[in-house]
Amino acid sequence: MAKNNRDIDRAVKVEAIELAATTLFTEQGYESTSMAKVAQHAGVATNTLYWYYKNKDEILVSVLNRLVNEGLTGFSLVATEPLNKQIMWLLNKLGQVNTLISTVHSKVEHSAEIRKWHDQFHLILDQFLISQLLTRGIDKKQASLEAAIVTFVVEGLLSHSYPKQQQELIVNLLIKEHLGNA
Amino acid sequence: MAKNNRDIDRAVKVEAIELAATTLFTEQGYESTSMAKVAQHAGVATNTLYWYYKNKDEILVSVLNRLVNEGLTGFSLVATEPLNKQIMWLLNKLGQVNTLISTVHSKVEHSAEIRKWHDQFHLILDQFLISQLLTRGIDKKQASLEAAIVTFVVEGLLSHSYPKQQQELIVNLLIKEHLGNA
DNA sequence: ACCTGAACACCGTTCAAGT
DNA sequence: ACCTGAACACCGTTCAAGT
Repeated sequence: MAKNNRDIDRAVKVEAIELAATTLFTEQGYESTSMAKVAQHAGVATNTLYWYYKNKDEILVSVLNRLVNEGLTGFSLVATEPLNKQIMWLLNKLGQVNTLISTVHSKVEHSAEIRKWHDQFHLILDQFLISQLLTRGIDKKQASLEAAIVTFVVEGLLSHSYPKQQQELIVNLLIKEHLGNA
Repeated sequence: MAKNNRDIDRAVKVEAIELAATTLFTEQGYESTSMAKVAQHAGVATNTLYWYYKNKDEILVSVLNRLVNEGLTGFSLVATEPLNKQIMWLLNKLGQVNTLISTVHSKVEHSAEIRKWHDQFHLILDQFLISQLLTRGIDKKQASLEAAIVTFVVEGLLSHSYPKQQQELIVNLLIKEHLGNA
């Protein structure tokens, strides 16, 4: 991140702030975490946060991008598994941040920052799912619809925190009925 | 609601408050609507709201129950239609309150009031869907899983505000793959 | 029983002033 | 360029006082 020595200090501060925000947002929730708490955790004054970020939403977007990047590096390990295993892995991963997912959905209409992130994330996830379905011989017109259904089921399982066993039954049924084999 | 004359005044006030809250919550969103705005719209002082309700969440629950009751009376008109028509009707109905649905999901973990309402609502919806699936000859063990999938797709279509045409394609595909005919 | 003015603690954000 | 103390407008909620 730091391009040269002059940026190192900045990078360290930003790291401290985003680490604090990530911990607090995921453990206590976004709305329950005040800017004061983030600042205190990062060891700066509250208004210092506004030197690095435009507002609280922008910190949330940074945290989300961090979590996505962390997740992407881990995905390579299951990239060759069958689709239902991949989805179970995704469910487990997203389960750790499911309160943030709800937060994003509830703010998507009122914050342009967050809407932009949300739409982009769904675009990427959608394209990935469609490509997976195409290699499994699904009709191109249908693949787009199936991808949406898979996404909705993943989000539904997360936001209603089903037990892992139930998750697995539903995912397997979904894959079987929609893809035949996978 | 008013059991006798002595309750009439109370019923009128409650009606004014809940009418104001329903309008403001659905049009501007729950978080963007302050207690002061609700009070002003209802023609009372802000703290008067706390005579009738324990807190803001409790007003939200009252509003939700109102909307559900309104919806239920309308449902009788499509009760005999095929399942995909019923779901499209539900989507259209819930689409008018989809910001409130997101609000409920984001508060479900932090508010016992709202969690209670949410769980109860899903229980009722689930039982209804299962009964519909059973009469269409779906295996009992599977019906429960299918009902969950249908619910998740409905919520997904709502929270990502798909255009009606896309909604219809996805619902029809879902019904076809999961129920054969309906 | 019902209603309110005034206050409370907290929130996200801004600004003028410092280095 | 970076950081902060102090203030601002707003929020949900409470309390003592009225009728």
